[in-house]
Amino acid sequence: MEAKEISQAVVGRLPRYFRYLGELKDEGVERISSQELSELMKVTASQIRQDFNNFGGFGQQGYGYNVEFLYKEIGRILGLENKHNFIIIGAGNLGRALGNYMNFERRGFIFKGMFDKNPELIGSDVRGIKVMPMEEMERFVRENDIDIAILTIPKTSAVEVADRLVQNGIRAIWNFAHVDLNVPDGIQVENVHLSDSLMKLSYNINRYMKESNKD
Amino acid sequence: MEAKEISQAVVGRLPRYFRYLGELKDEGVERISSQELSELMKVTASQIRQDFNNFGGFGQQGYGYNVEFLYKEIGRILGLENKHNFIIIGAGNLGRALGNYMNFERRGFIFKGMFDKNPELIGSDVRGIKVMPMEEMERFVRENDIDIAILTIPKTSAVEVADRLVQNGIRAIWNFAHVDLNVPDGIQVENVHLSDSLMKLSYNINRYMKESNKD
DNA sequence: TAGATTGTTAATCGATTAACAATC
DNA sequence: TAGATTGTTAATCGATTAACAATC
Repeated sequence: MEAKEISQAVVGRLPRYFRYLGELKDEGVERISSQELSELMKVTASQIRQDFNNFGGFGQQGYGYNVEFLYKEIGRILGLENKHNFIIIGAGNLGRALGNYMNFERRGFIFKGMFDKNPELIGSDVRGIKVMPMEEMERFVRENDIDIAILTIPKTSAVEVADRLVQNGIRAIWNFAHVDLNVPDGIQVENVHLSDSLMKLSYNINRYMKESNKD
Repeated sequence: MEAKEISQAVVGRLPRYFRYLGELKDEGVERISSQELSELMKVTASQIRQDFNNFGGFGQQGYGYNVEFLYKEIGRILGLENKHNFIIIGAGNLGRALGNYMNFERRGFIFKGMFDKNPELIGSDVRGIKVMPMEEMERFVRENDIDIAILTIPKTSAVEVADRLVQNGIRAIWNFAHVDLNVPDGIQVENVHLSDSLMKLSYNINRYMKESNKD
């Protein structure tokens, strides 16, 4: 199955399709054409059909796509029917915010542990999960079938912690530290660099202000 | 100045350059060639030179780029020398995490106010900023020269709140709600869809596991 | 001056869009 | 069957990479 390599450009669009189809499903919409979906999502119908056809033919000529079927298929493609245990490293504000976010469980991501080096935070509680000291991280990862680690620690320690996680069999890192991690092939890293995102916003604000000041 | 339109692909890389150059500067590195930077950042030297040349010639043949100069120039291009007042809508875990994040001030983003509809949160304090009720948002935006609103509220209310912000002169929205906002031309929106990001990670984990199970 | 490295043009690659035959 | 809309091939567009003349 899924022989050819799918470009990350396509993968990056799948969650948005999934979101829109979920909403349509909840509204009771049964079928939708690429044309209708294109108007809703403000992308071309061509792109929608090309994207879906990377994974097989989900539609039917003359009919369009069945919303519920397509929703489920995209969920399956995204791997959301699988369960993945995760831990959070860094029990600061951001770490606790993510730990409290219930929707991840709905997608098969199961919150198993939380770690911090600050003794004052150790033993405190986030949704029933007690914060543990960093020294216990390796053992915990090995013994609890942990696939994903969420890094919400300062960049100074992120690289070293990532190495330790990799050595203990982590499969993926969701990295909120402002640093690029260097991991072996086959370990997935998804970066959320919030300050980069804010700088992009800054660029666009300032560019726009400059442009409207012209002529 | 800056006549031609810069693609968002280029803009999206600027913060990363800025980060690396800042680190080089802090390490006392004085000059760097596109070749050296390319090895460090794992992108092509060609791309680096093309990217910089979108904004003018910052280097010198036979020498390379002056790190401190280039760092400052990119900061200027990103608009980081300008001040922008921001407010946070939604005083939940994520909103408070962002409010507590000091580094934004360093980049010219100034935390001015925080709003929530939950009466229990109103009056509570994040870094000296008191949480105000939603009803005061419009007036506050108008009277305090607020450029940016950070939305950390559920998707059900995000669209309506965004409209109210736009009507009261907001320039940009940093949107953490899992919904696409529809704003007029000239209002900048930068989305941080965390669950989309996690689904991408999910796709890549599962694809990798499938592939290594093959043959 | 000779060597190094940029700035920039040209070539390539990949992603997006358009078009249309296949088919429900 | 006729109409609609997909699946897919071909055309276009834009972004990346390669090459090299300009120049410090």
